[in-house]
Amino acid sequence: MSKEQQDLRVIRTKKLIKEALLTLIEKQGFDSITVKDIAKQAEINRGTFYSHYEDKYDLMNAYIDEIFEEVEEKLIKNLQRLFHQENPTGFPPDAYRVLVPFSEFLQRNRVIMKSLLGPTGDPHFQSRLKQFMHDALFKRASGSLFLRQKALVPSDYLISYIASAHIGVMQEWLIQNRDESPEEIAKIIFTITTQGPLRAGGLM
Amino acid sequence: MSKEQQDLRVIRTKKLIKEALLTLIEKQGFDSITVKDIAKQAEINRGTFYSHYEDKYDLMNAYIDEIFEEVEEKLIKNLQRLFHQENPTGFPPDAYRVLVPFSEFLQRNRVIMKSLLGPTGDPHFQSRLKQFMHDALFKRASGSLFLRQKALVPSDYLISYIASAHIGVMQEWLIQNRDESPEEIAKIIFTITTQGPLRAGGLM
DNA sequence: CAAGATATTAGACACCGTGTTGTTTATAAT
DNA sequence: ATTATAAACAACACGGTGTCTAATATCTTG
Repeated sequence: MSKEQQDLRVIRTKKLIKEALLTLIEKQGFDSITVKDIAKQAEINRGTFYSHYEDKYDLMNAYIDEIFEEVEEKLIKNLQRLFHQENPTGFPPDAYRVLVPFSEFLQRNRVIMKSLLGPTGDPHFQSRLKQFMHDALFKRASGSLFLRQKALVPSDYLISYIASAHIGVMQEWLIQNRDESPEEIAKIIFTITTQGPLRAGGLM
Repeated sequence: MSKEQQDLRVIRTKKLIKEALLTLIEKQGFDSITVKDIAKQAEINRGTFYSHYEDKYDLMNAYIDEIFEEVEEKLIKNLQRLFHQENPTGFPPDAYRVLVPFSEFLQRNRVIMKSLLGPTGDPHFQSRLKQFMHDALFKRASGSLFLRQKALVPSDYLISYIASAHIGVMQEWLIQNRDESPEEIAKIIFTITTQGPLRAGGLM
Protein backbone atom coordinates (compact mmCIF):
# COMPACT_ATOMS: atom_id res chain seq x y z
CA MET A 1 0.00 0.00 0.00
CA SER A 2 2.89 2.31 0.67
CA LYS A 3 5.46 0.64 -1.55
CA GLU A 4 4.71 2.09 -4.95
CA GLN A 5 6.89 5.13 -4.81
CA GLN A 6 10.32 4.15 -6.01
CA ASP A 7 11.25 7.23 -7.98
CA LEU A 8 13.57 9.34 -5.91
CA ARG A 9 12.38 12.51 -7.59
CA VAL A 10 8.85 11.93 -6.48
CA ILE A 11 9.89 11.15 -2.95
CA ARG A 12 12.06 14.24 -2.80
CA THR A 13 9.38 16.50 -4.23
CA LYS A 14 6.67 15.27 -1.91
CA LYS A 15 8.96 15.71 1.04
CA LEU A 16 9.74 19.27 -0.02
CA ILE A 17 6.07 20.02 -0.40
CA LYS A 18 5.25 18.67 3.02
CA GLU A 19 8.04 20.62 4.66
CA ALA A 20 6.90 23.74 2.87
CA LEU A 21 3.36 23.23 4.07
CA LEU A 22 4.52 22.89 7.66
CA THR A 23 6.68 25.99 7.45
CA LEU A 24 3.89 28.04 5.93
CA ILE A 25 1.24 26.81 8.33
CA GLU A 26 3.41 27.85 11.20
CA LYS A 27 4.12 31.21 9.63
CA GLN A 28 0.73 32.29 8.32
CA GLY A 29 -1.88 29.65 9.13
CA PHE A 30 -3.46 27.30 6.65
CA ASP A 31 -6.20 29.56 5.33
CA SER A 32 -4.07 32.16 3.64
CA ILE A 33 -1.68 29.70 2.05
CA THR A 34 -1.80 29.46 -1.73
CA VAL A 35 -0.47 26.78 -4.03
CA LYS A 36 1.87 29.41 -5.34
CA ASP A 37 3.22 29.98 -1.83
CA ILE A 38 3.81 26.29 -1.35
CA ALA A 39 5.61 25.94 -4.66
CA LYS A 40 7.81 28.89 -3.92
CA GLN A 41 8.62 27.73 -0.40
CA ALA A 42 9.35 24.20 -1.62
CA GLU A 43 11.37 25.55 -4.52
CA ILE A 44 9.49 23.52 -7.05
CA ASN A 45 7.48 24.49 -10.07
CA ARG A 46 3.84 25.18 -9.43
CA GLY A 47 2.88 22.72 -12.15
CA THR A 48 4.76 20.02 -10.30
CA PHE A 49 2.54 20.55 -7.31
CA TYR A 50 -0.50 19.87 -9.46
CA SER A 51 0.95 16.63 -10.73
CA HIS A 52 0.90 15.33 -7.15
CA TYR A 53 -2.07 16.99 -5.51
CA GLU A 54 -5.31 18.47 -6.69
CA ASP A 55 -5.09 21.53 -4.50
CA LYS A 56 -3.96 22.56 -1.04
CA TYR A 57 -6.87 20.77 0.59
CA ASP A 58 -5.95 17.56 -1.11
CA LEU A 59 -2.44 17.99 0.19
CA MET A 60 -3.64 18.68 3.69
CA ASN A 61 -5.85 15.63 3.64
CA ALA A 62 -2.99 13.45 2.52
CA TYR A 63 -0.91 14.87 5.33
CA ILE A 64 -3.62 14.26 7.88
CA ASP A 65 -4.06 10.74 6.60
CA GLU A 66 -0.43 10.04 7.26
CA ILE A 67 -0.70 11.45 10.73
CA PHE A 68 -3.66 9.26 11.56
CA GLU A 69 -1.99 6.21 10.12
CA GLU A 70 0.93 6.80 12.39
CA VAL A 71 -1.24 7.32 15.44
CA GLU A 72 -3.30 4.29 14.61
CA GLU A 73 -0.28 2.03 14.40
CA LYS A 74 1.21 3.18 17.62
CA LEU A 75 -1.88 3.58 19.72
CA ILE A 76 -4.34 0.93 18.77
CA LYS A 77 -2.01 -1.87 19.69
CA ASN A 78 -1.33 -0.22 22.96
CA LEU A 79 -5.01 -0.01 23.68
CA GLN A 80 -5.66 -3.60 22.86
CA ARG A 81 -2.93 -4.71 25.19
CA LEU A 82 -4.35 -2.63 27.99
CA PHE A 83 -7.90 -3.72 27.57
CA HIS A 84 -7.36 -7.37 26.96
CA GLN A 85 -4.35 -8.37 28.97
CA GLU A 86 -4.19 -6.38 32.10
CA ASN A 87 -7.72 -6.56 33.33
CA PRO A 88 -10.87 -7.76 31.70
CA THR A 89 -13.20 -5.71 33.89
CA GLY A 90 -13.07 -2.18 35.18
CA PHE A 91 -10.22 0.31 35.37
CA PRO A 92 -6.93 -0.50 37.03
CA PRO A 93 -5.31 2.38 38.86
CA ASP A 94 -2.75 2.98 36.10
CA ALA A 95 -5.24 2.80 33.28
CA TYR A 96 -4.48 6.43 32.58
CA ARG A 97 -1.61 5.00 30.59
CA VAL A 98 -4.01 4.40 27.73
CA LEU A 99 -3.88 8.09 27.10
CA VAL A 100 -0.14 8.56 27.37
CA PRO A 101 0.76 7.50 23.83
CA PHE A 102 -1.81 9.95 22.65
CA SER A 103 -0.46 12.91 24.55
CA GLU A 104 3.06 11.88 23.66
CA PHE A 105 2.11 11.93 20.03
CA LEU A 106 0.70 15.41 20.31
CA GLN A 107 3.82 16.52 22.14
CA ARG A 108 6.03 15.15 19.42
CA ASN A 109 4.05 16.88 16.67
CA ARG A 110 3.51 20.06 18.60
CA VAL A 111 3.94 22.52 15.76
CA ILE A 112 1.51 21.00 13.34
CA MET A 113 -0.91 20.02 16.08
CA LYS A 114 -1.08 23.50 17.51
CA SER A 115 -1.93 24.95 14.15
CA LEU A 116 -4.45 22.24 13.38
CA LEU A 117 -6.18 22.48 16.74
CA GLY A 118 -5.88 26.21 17.33
CA PRO A 119 -8.23 29.04 16.43
CA THR A 120 -6.84 29.20 12.90
CA GLY A 121 -6.86 25.44 12.61
CA ASP A 122 -8.72 22.98 10.45
CA PRO A 123 -12.20 21.95 11.61
CA HIS A 124 -12.02 18.89 9.40
CA PHE A 125 -9.06 17.71 11.36
CA GLN A 126 -10.73 18.40 14.66
CA SER A 127 -13.74 16.51 13.48
CA ARG A 128 -11.63 13.56 12.39
CA LEU A 129 -9.64 13.62 15.59
CA LYS A 130 -12.79 13.46 17.60
CA GLN A 131 -14.01 10.57 15.51
CA PHE A 132 -10.69 8.85 15.96
CA MET A 133 -10.77 9.20 19.71
CA HIS A 134 -14.31 7.99 19.56
CA ASP A 135 -13.30 4.82 17.80
CA ALA A 136 -10.01 4.30 19.53
CA LEU A 137 -11.38 4.55 23.00
CA PHE A 138 -14.81 3.09 22.58
CA LYS A 139 -15.34 1.03 19.48
CA ARG A 140 -13.87 -1.99 21.09
CA ALA A 141 -14.51 -0.92 24.60
CA SER A 142 -18.10 0.23 24.47
CA GLY A 143 -19.45 -3.26 24.28
CA SER A 144 -17.76 -4.27 27.44
CA LEU A 145 -17.27 -1.00 29.23
CA PHE A 146 -20.60 0.69 29.06
CA LEU A 147 -23.62 -1.23 30.09
CA ARG A 148 -26.43 0.15 28.08
CA GLN A 149 -29.11 -1.04 30.39
CA LYS A 150 -27.54 0.80 33.31
CA ALA A 151 -26.62 3.91 31.35
CA LEU A 152 -28.31 7.16 32.34
CA VAL A 153 -27.81 8.84 28.97
CA PRO A 154 -27.64 7.80 25.29
CA SER A 155 -24.21 6.37 24.59
CA ASP A 156 -23.54 8.54 21.54
CA TYR A 157 -23.83 11.64 23.64
CA LEU A 158 -21.68 10.18 26.34
CA ILE A 159 -18.99 9.31 23.87
CA SER A 160 -19.15 12.79 22.33
CA TYR A 161 -18.88 14.22 25.79
CA ILE A 162 -15.78 12.27 26.68
CA ALA A 163 -14.04 12.58 23.33
CA SER A 164 -14.58 16.34 23.21
CA ALA A 165 -13.56 16.77 26.79
CA HIS A 166 -10.32 14.89 26.30
CA ILE A 167 -9.43 16.78 23.17
CA GLY A 168 -10.35 20.04 24.87
CA VAL A 169 -7.88 19.49 27.68
CA MET A 170 -5.15 18.58 25.25
CA GLN A 171 -5.91 21.70 23.25
CA GLU A 172 -5.52 23.81 26.35
CA TRP A 173 -2.28 22.05 27.10
CA LEU A 174 -0.83 22.56 23.63
CA ILE A 175 -2.07 25.99 22.77
CA GLN A 176 -1.29 27.64 26.08
CA ASN A 177 2.14 26.03 26.00
CA ARG A 178 1.62 24.49 29.40
CA ASP A 179 4.55 22.59 30.76
CA GLU A 180 2.95 19.44 32.08
CA SER A 181 4.43 16.23 30.80
CA PRO A 182 2.39 13.92 28.58
CA GLU A 183 2.06 11.62 31.57
CA GLU A 184 0.71 14.35 33.79
CA ILE A 185 -1.84 15.43 31.21
CA ALA A 186 -3.00 11.88 30.80
CA LYS A 187 -3.41 11.62 34.56
CA ILE A 188 -5.36 14.86 34.77
CA ILE A 189 -7.76 13.83 32.04
CA PHE A 190 -8.16 10.41 33.49
CA THR A 191 -8.84 11.75 36.94
CA ILE A 192 -11.62 14.00 35.75
CA THR A 193 -13.24 11.25 33.74
CA THR A 194 -13.12 8.63 36.44
CA GLN A 195 -13.90 10.83 39.42
CA GLY A 196 -16.29 13.05 37.52
CA PRO A 197 -15.81 16.78 36.94
CA LEU A 198 -17.41 17.81 40.22
CA ARG A 199 -15.38 15.58 42.48
CA ALA A 200 -12.25 16.44 40.51
CA GLY A 201 -13.02 20.10 41.12
CA GLY A 202 -13.25 19.63 44.83
CA LEU A 203 -16.99 19.99 44.92
CA MET A 204 -18.91 17.14 46.55
CA MET B 1 -23.39 51.97 20.43
CA SER B 2 -26.02 50.48 18.18
CA LYS B 3 -28.02 53.63 17.49
CA GLU B 4 -26.14 55.25 14.64
CA GLN B 5 -27.85 53.59 11.72
CA GLN B 6 -30.88 55.63 10.70
CA ASP B 7 -30.69 55.34 6.94
CA LEU B 8 -33.27 52.83 5.79
CA ARG B 9 -31.25 51.93 2.76
CA VAL B 10 -28.34 50.77 4.90
CA ILE B 11 -30.58 48.79 7.17
CA ARG B 12 -32.28 47.14 4.26
CA THR B 13 -29.02 46.32 2.49
CA LYS B 14 -27.38 44.84 5.55
CA LYS B 15 -30.42 42.75 6.22
CA LEU B 16 -30.40 41.45 2.65
CA ILE B 17 -26.74 40.61 2.92
CA LYS B 18 -27.21 38.71 6.13
CA GLU B 19 -30.13 36.75 4.75
CA ALA B 20 -28.12 35.95 1.66
CA LEU B 21 -25.23 34.74 3.77
CA LEU B 22 -27.48 32.42 5.70
CA THR B 23 -29.08 31.02 2.58
CA LEU B 24 -25.75 30.40 0.93
CA ILE B 25 -24.17 28.88 3.99
CA GLU B 26 -26.99 26.41 4.17
CA LYS B 27 -26.76 25.68 0.47
CA GLN B 28 -23.02 25.39 -0.09
CA GLY B 29 -21.13 25.97 3.14
CA PHE B 30 -19.14 29.04 4.06
CA ASP B 31 -15.87 28.12 2.40
CA SER B 32 -17.02 28.15 -1.19
CA ILE B 33 -19.08 31.32 -0.90
CA THR B 34 -17.78 34.31 -2.85
CA VAL B 35 -18.62 37.96 -2.47
CA LYS B 36 -20.08 37.72 -5.92
CA ASP B 37 -22.42 34.96 -4.77
CA ILE B 38 -23.56 37.01 -1.83
CA ALA B 39 -24.24 40.06 -3.94
CA LYS B 40 -26.18 38.03 -6.45
CA GLN B 41 -28.22 36.24 -3.81
CA ALA B 42 -28.92 39.50 -1.98
CA GLU B 43 -29.75 41.21 -5.24
CA ILE B 44 -27.42 44.07 -4.54
CA ASN B 45 -24.46 45.44 -6.41
CA ARG B 46 -21.17 43.84 -5.54
CA GLY B 47 -19.68 47.27 -4.92
CA THR B 48 -22.33 47.89 -2.31
CA PHE B 49 -21.13 44.89 -0.37
CA TYR B 50 -17.67 46.40 -0.21
CA SER B 51 -19.02 49.66 1.15
CA HIS B 52 -20.24 47.75 4.21
CA TYR B 53 -17.78 44.93 4.71
CA GLU B 54 -14.19 44.32 3.82
CA ASP B 55 -14.74 40.77 2.67
CA LYS B 56 -16.77 37.73 3.53
CA TYR B 57 -14.77 37.08 6.68
CA ASP B 58 -15.47 40.57 7.92
CA LEU B 59 -19.14 39.92 7.31
CA MET B 60 -19.03 36.64 9.13
CA ASN B 61 -17.29 38.20 12.09
CA ALA B 62 -19.88 40.93 12.30
CA TYR B 63 -22.53 38.27 12.25
CA ILE B 64 -20.84 36.28 14.97
CA ASP B 65 -20.47 39.38 17.08
CA GLU B 66 -24.19 39.94 16.91
CA ILE B 67 -24.84 36.36 17.88
CA PHE B 68 -22.65 36.59 20.94
CA GLU B 69 -24.20 39.88 21.96
CA GLU B 70 -27.57 38.25 21.83
CA VAL B 71 -26.49 35.20 23.78
CA GLU B 72 -24.78 37.35 26.34
CA GLU B 73 -27.88 39.40 27.00
CA LYS B 74 -30.21 36.48 27.33
CA LEU B 75 -28.03 34.03 29.15
CA ILE B 76 -25.83 35.90 31.51
CA LYS B 77 -28.74 37.35 33.41
CA ASN B 78 -30.30 33.94 33.59
CA LEU B 79 -27.16 32.53 35.08
CA GLN B 80 -26.86 35.20 37.66
CA ARG B 81 -30.38 34.60 38.80
CA LEU B 82 -29.79 30.92 39.14
CA PHE B 83 -26.56 31.18 41.00
CA HIS B 84 -27.46 33.95 43.36
CA GLN B 85 -31.12 33.58 44.09
CA GLU B 86 -32.07 29.99 44.12
CA ASN B 87 -29.30 28.42 46.09
CA PRO B 88 -26.05 29.76 47.36
CA THR B 89 -24.37 26.38 47.77
CA GLY B 90 -24.32 23.23 45.68
CA PHE B 91 -26.60 22.04 42.90
CA PRO B 92 -30.33 21.83 43.20
CA PRO B 93 -31.97 19.01 41.28
CA ASP B 94 -33.19 21.32 38.54
CA ALA B 95 -29.93 23.16 38.10
CA TYR B 96 -29.70 21.70 34.63
CA ARG B 97 -31.88 24.64 33.73
CA VAL B 98 -28.79 26.79 33.53
CA LEU B 99 -28.03 25.09 30.26
CA VAL B 100 -31.47 25.29 28.74
CA PRO B 101 -31.25 28.85 27.41
CA PHE B 102 -28.05 27.84 25.79
CA SER B 103 -29.43 24.81 23.99
CA GLU B 104 -32.54 26.76 23.11
CA PHE B 105 -30.39 29.39 21.52
CA LEU B 106 -28.56 26.82 19.42
CA GLN B 107 -31.86 25.30 18.43
CA ARG B 108 -33.20 28.64 17.31
CA ASN B 109 -30.12 29.40 15.24
CA ARG B 110 -29.73 25.87 13.93
CA VAL B 111 -28.72 26.69 10.39
CA ILE B 112 -25.92 29.04 11.17
CA MET B 113 -24.78 27.05 14.19
CA LYS B 114 -24.53 23.82 12.27
CA SER B 115 -22.33 25.41 9.69
CA LEU B 116 -20.20 27.15 12.28
CA LEU B 117 -19.74 24.08 14.46
CA GLY B 118 -19.59 21.42 11.78
CA PRO B 119 -16.61 19.93 9.94
CA THR B 120 -16.61 22.82 7.48
CA GLY B 121 -17.14 25.31 10.25
CA ASP B 122 -15.12 28.14 11.67
CA PRO B 123 -12.53 27.28 14.30
CA HIS B 124 -12.45 30.90 15.41
CA PHE B 125 -16.07 30.63 16.32
CA GLN B 126 -15.57 27.37 18.14
CA SER B 127 -12.73 28.91 20.05
CA ARG B 128 -14.85 31.92 20.98
CA LEU B 129 -17.76 29.75 21.95
CA LYS B 130 -15.59 27.70 24.22
CA GLN B 131 -14.25 30.85 25.80
CA PHE B 132 -17.77 32.12 26.22
CA MET B 133 -18.95 28.97 27.93
CA HIS B 134 -15.85 29.16 30.02
CA ASP B 135 -16.73 32.63 31.24
CA ALA B 136 -20.45 32.15 31.41
CA LEU B 137 -20.34 29.04 33.51
CA PHE B 138 -17.29 29.60 35.61
CA LYS B 139 -16.04 33.12 35.79
CA ARG B 140 -18.50 33.96 38.49
CA ALA B 141 -18.99 30.46 39.68
CA SER B 142 -15.45 29.21 40.02
CA GLY B 143 -14.75 31.20 43.13
CA SER B 144 -17.63 29.65 44.95
CA LEU B 145 -18.14 26.40 43.13
CA PHE B 146 -14.73 24.90 42.90
CA LEU B 147 -12.66 24.68 46.01
CA ARG B 148 -9.11 24.94 44.92
CA GLN B 149 -7.71 23.32 47.98
CA LYS B 150 -9.84 20.25 47.46
CA ALA B 151 -9.42 20.12 43.70
CA LEU B 152 -7.63 17.11 42.27
CA VAL B 153 -6.60 18.83 39.06
CA PRO B 154 -5.64 22.36 37.92
CA SER B 155 -8.81 24.39 37.45
CA ASP B 156 -7.96 25.60 33.96
CA TYR B 157 -7.88 22.06 32.71
CA LEU B 158 -11.06 21.20 34.50
CA ILE B 159 -12.82 24.15 32.95
CA SER B 160 -11.51 23.26 29.50
CA TYR B 161 -12.70 19.75 30.07
CA ILE B 162 -16.22 20.77 30.96
CA ALA B 163 -16.59 23.52 28.38
CA SER B 164 -15.36 21.27 25.57
CA ALA B 165 -17.49 18.40 26.72
CA HIS B 166 -20.62 20.49 26.81
CA ILE B 167 -20.00 21.96 23.38
CA GLY B 168 -19.17 18.51 22.07
CA VAL B 169 -22.53 17.11 23.08
CA MET B 170 -24.36 20.04 21.57
CA GLN B 171 -22.39 19.59 18.37
CA GLU B 172 -23.44 15.97 18.19
CA TRP B 173 -27.01 17.03 18.82
CA LEU B 174 -27.06 19.68 16.09
CA ILE B 175 -25.00 18.05 13.42
CA GLN B 176 -26.59 14.63 13.57
CA ASN B 177 -29.98 16.28 13.56
CA ARG B 178 -30.96 14.47 16.72
CA ASP B 179 -34.46 15.09 17.86
CA GLU B 180 -34.04 15.66 21.57
CA SER B 181 -35.52 18.86 22.90
CA PRO B 182 -33.29 21.61 24.27
CA GLU B 183 -34.44 20.58 27.73
CA GLU B 184 -33.48 16.96 27.22
CA ILE B 185 -30.06 17.87 25.92
CA ALA B 186 -29.48 20.10 28.90
CA LYS B 187 -30.45 17.26 31.20
CA ILE B 188 -28.17 14.80 29.44
CA ILE B 189 -25.19 17.10 29.69
CA PHE B 190 -25.93 17.94 33.25
CA THR B 191 -26.30 14.31 34.21
CA ILE B 192 -22.92 13.39 32.79
CA THR B 193 -21.22 16.30 34.50
CA THR B 194 -22.76 15.77 37.91
CA GLN B 195 -22.69 12.00 37.98
CA GLY B 196 -19.42 11.73 36.12
CA PRO B 197 -18.97 10.04 32.72
CA LEU B 198 -18.47 6.57 34.15
CA ARG B 199 -21.52 6.50 36.36
CA ALA B 200 -23.57 8.10 33.58
CA GLY B 201 -22.41 5.29 31.30
CA GLY B 202 -23.58 2.61 33.67
CA LEU B 203 -20.09 1.67 34.71
CA MET B 204 -19.42 1.73 38.44
C1' DC C 1 -42.17 69.67 0.07
C1' DA C 2 -37.75 70.78 -1.50
C1' DA C 3 -32.76 70.58 -1.31
C1' DG C 4 -28.85 68.58 -0.03
C1' DA C 5 -26.77 64.41 1.49
C1' DT C 6 -25.79 59.85 0.90
C1' DA C 7 -26.52 55.07 -0.59
C1' DT C 8 -26.84 52.18 -4.61
C1' DT C 9 -26.00 51.04 -9.29
C1' DA C 10 -23.59 49.74 -13.63
C1' DG C 11 -19.58 49.25 -15.69
C1' DA C 12 -14.70 49.14 -16.21
C1' DC C 13 -10.14 48.31 -14.45
C1' DA C 14 -5.77 45.97 -13.01
C1' DC C 15 -4.42 42.28 -10.15
C1' DC C 16 -3.83 37.68 -8.59
C1' DG C 17 -4.32 32.77 -7.92
C1' DT C 18 -6.05 28.77 -10.37
C1' DG C 19 -5.83 24.79 -13.10
C1' DT C 20 -4.40 23.09 -17.59
C1' DT C 21 -1.48 22.28 -21.59
C1' DG C 22 2.49 21.55 -24.67
C1' DT C 23 7.32 21.51 -24.92
C1' DT C 24 11.87 20.99 -23.31
C1' DT C 25 15.25 19.46 -19.99
C1' DA C 26 16.93 16.63 -16.25
C1' DT C 27 17.21 12.50 -13.86
C1' DA C 28 16.01 7.95 -12.36
C1' DA C 29 15.39 2.85 -13.44
C1' DT C 30 16.89 -1.02 -16.10
C1' DA D 1 23.56 3.60 -22.61
C1' DT D 2 18.83 3.52 -23.47
C1' DT D 3 14.38 4.33 -22.20
C1' DA D 4 10.84 6.09 -19.32
C1' DT D 5 9.11 9.67 -16.81
C1' DA D 6 9.34 13.47 -13.56
C1' DA D 7 10.23 18.34 -13.25
C1' DA D 8 10.77 22.79 -15.20
C1' DC D 9 9.22 26.40 -18.08
C1' DA D 10 6.04 29.37 -20.25
C1' DA D 11 1.70 30.62 -21.85
C1' DC D 12 -3.29 30.50 -21.50
C1' DA D 13 -8.21 31.36 -20.30
C1' DC D 14 -10.96 31.77 -16.33
C1' DG D 15 -12.96 33.65 -12.29
C1' DG D 16 -12.99 36.30 -8.07
C1' DT D 17 -11.08 40.49 -5.88
C1' DG D 18 -10.96 45.10 -4.55
C1' DT D 19 -11.16 49.82 -6.25
C1' DC D 20 -12.99 53.65 -8.77
C1' DT D 21 -16.02 56.77 -11.55
C1' DA D 22 -20.14 58.73 -13.01
C1' DA D 23 -24.96 58.39 -13.06
C1' DT D 24 -29.17 57.42 -10.57
C1' DA D 25 -32.18 56.51 -6.73
C1' DT D 26 -33.52 57.12 -2.18
C1' DC D 27 -33.44 58.96 2.38
C1' DT D 28 -33.03 62.71 5.96
C1' DT D 29 -33.56 67.16 7.48
C1' DG D 30 -35.10 71.77 7.72
